[in-house]
Amino acid sequence: MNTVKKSVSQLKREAIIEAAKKMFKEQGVASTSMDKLAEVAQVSKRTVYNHFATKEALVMYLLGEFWLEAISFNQGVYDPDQDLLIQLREIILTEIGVINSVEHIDMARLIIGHLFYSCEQMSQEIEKMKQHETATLRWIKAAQADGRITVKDVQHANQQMMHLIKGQAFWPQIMACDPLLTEDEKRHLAHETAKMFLSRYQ
Amino acid sequence: MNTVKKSVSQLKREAIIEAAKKMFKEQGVASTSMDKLAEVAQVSKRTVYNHFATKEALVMYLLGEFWLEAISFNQGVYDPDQDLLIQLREIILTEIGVINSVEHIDMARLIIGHLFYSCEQMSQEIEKMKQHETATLRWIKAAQADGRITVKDVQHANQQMMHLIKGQAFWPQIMACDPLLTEDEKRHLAHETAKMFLSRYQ
DNA sequence: CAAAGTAAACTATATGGTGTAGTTTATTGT
DNA sequence: ACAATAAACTACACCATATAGTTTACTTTG
Repeated sequence: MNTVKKSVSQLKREAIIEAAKKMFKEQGVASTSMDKLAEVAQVSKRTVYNHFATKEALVMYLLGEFWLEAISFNQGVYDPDQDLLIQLREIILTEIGVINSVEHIDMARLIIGHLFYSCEQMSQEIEKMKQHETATLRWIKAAQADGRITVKDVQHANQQMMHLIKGQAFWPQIMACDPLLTEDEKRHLAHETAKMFLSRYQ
Repeated sequence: MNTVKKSVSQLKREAIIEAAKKMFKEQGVASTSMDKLAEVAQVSKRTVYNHFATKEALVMYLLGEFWLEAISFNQGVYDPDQDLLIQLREIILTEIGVINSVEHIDMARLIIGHLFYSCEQMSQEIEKMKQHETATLRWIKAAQADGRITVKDVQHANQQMMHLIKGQAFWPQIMACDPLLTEDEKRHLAHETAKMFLSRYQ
């Protein structure tokens, strides 16, 4: 019933947003003209400008949208009684699930494509992203506090882990448009990463 | 003497190339107009077009240029009599030297900025780059053949190492315009990476 | 003098954004 | 149930600006 009730205006707006997501992702913001956008959304150009004052406003709206979709806090808790490999593997797998999701990759591509030459803003966005790589960090700290792993620089160790993950589950998708990982690939990556990490720090 | 003798035409050409390198790197190809380029190079626009038929031709020339500069094959040889950590660290350090050089980062930024939305071409360029990550691979194979490390999937292990390196010596410079690593940072990264690798596979 | 450079105007096209006049849709008072 | 009204949509012309590339008429230089 909620789906039927949408006003025309609401529908148009959604069409615009969908079209923008699609075009911006595929061709980038700069090479997507507002005319083309309106055409894809099957909406008059004027309507686009009725909903979003400028192109930049549309882009900014999308950035906000994507953040909401992409950022799911994952809570992985350290368990002193369970095998380290098993629980780390699980935590990593969840992290991969976030990083390697359509939403996250789409958002990252939008941001990178749009801000590639604006180092300042890009750095900020990257900071934002990094603040969500916190589940693994907490786990490392907990395991460290429990004395089951020995890490000198906790931040650095966490970064190493993230690099191992992103090298396979993020950068190839961002740069070469590689397909998302299959569940098997995710599990394998989680396993290998956990093993490497523990080999070093356990 | 070589520096004095250059013809005016040659000088102009170089000025154009320098300006293009600079502008393309800083603002990207798309946002650098040929007018602006000529202005920066302190050369008339027509002269630019005398040397390069189109903007794309200029870009392509630069891509070639950068490849020549950036690609130095590094030969690191496995030594059966030396400590593994010491020699691996050395090889990694050389690899970092290549990846984290101005030339390599500049080239990568040019390519990525220009081809970000052309997945096909981008993939090709990435392939090219990867074919030069061969020194570490050779070393791993040799050490493996010598029985001093135990790696099931050699390619994958090499990738893991590269991810650890690039996570710190490539992506931050590409994306957030972080400064190049200092010699100390390079050594530290090489050490940490080698340690992690050997912890896992020795 | 011939090759190369220069400034400046010019062409053709694309694009972000606006203005207008007319049409559709939803709401509301009777 | 229905006409009136406001809001939103459409088509389309229009403006200002930008940009790749060309042409021209003139100058510099080896």
